[in-house]
Amino acid sequence: MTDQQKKLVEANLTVGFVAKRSGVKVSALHFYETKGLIRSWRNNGNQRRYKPDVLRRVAVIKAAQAMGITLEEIKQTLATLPDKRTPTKEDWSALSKNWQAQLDERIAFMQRLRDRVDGCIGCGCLSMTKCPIYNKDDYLGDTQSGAVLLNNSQE
Amino acid sequence: MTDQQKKLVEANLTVGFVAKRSGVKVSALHFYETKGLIRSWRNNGNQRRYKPDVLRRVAVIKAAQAMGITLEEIKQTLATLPDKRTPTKEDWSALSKNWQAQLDERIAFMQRLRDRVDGCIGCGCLSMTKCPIYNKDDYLGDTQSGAVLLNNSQE
DNA sequence: GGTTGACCTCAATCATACTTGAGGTTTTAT
DNA sequence: ATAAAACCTCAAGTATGATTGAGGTCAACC
Repeated sequence: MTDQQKKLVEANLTVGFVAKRSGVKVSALHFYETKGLIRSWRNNGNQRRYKPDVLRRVAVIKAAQAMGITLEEIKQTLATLPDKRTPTKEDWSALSKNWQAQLDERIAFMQRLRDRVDGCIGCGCLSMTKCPIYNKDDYLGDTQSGAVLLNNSQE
Repeated sequence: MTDQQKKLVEANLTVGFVAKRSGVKVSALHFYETKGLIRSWRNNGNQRRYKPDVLRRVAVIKAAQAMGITLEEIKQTLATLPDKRTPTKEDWSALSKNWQAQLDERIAFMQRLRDRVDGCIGCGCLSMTKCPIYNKDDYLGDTQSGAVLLNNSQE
């Protein structure tokens, strides 16, 4: 068993170790803690110690961020994990499904967007009086003030 | 012809009109101008006036932002538009293709990410000694320090 | 010709997501 | 036992993408 594996099994991870292993800086771990995304306890000398599952949490945080999800939203979702016990396979699985659904939505949004970009921005209608970009009337109805390309999806 | 259409054809758009039509605030238009994303000239009273194609530019800016592209990158791409003449259908079309390619990349990235999330975060390997999240060795090679889930794509 | 709305500049503020640095303590290794 | 490495807190700084407000000017309408 390597030193690192020993550390993992002994299950009292230092902030430096977690930082290296998860690929985020110590300062980011502090930051996530102040924001309530991860937790630690302190040893006698006031230094942070982590349970190994913090690594999974950080991996999830990074994956979610790469999907364009804000820390606040991530916090909300992580809050659905059990508080008292270490999350199980099923807990993480449920969470994963949640992310997947969001990702599917985002992908669909992007695809709609791509089609829209193709159909509208790439179109030839620079004629001022016909292009939906310039003319709200045949595009978004009269409640809006025109050329609002995106607001009928999420965001 | 409506008043708005008249305004468009006369082609001296005020900042307020552009704001309403494009769905962004006047302050955002000022901001885009300081960042070099749009342009205006001034009338005798020092007020901004815009050419109608600014509406298309703003629509493009918003669409690109929704794709997750930064203003800086958008600026770079808009810079490929002709400087002297009003952009033609072909100019916008080329730009659109550029966005489309980026969007396709991002969608692909998201899909890879979703698969990864599914396969890894949702997996059952909480065993510390086997999971790629906890164990770099069989996952990313030895140059990195493990659990870096995403860095082998863009970003 | 005056009032109202639209416009001007510039500095400050906001939100998100962190990083950096100062000044000091703890842990680890020799 | 001591020096280096790692850790601590807290305030300030950075970047992006804007918004808000103060103080003042310009334009449109009656």
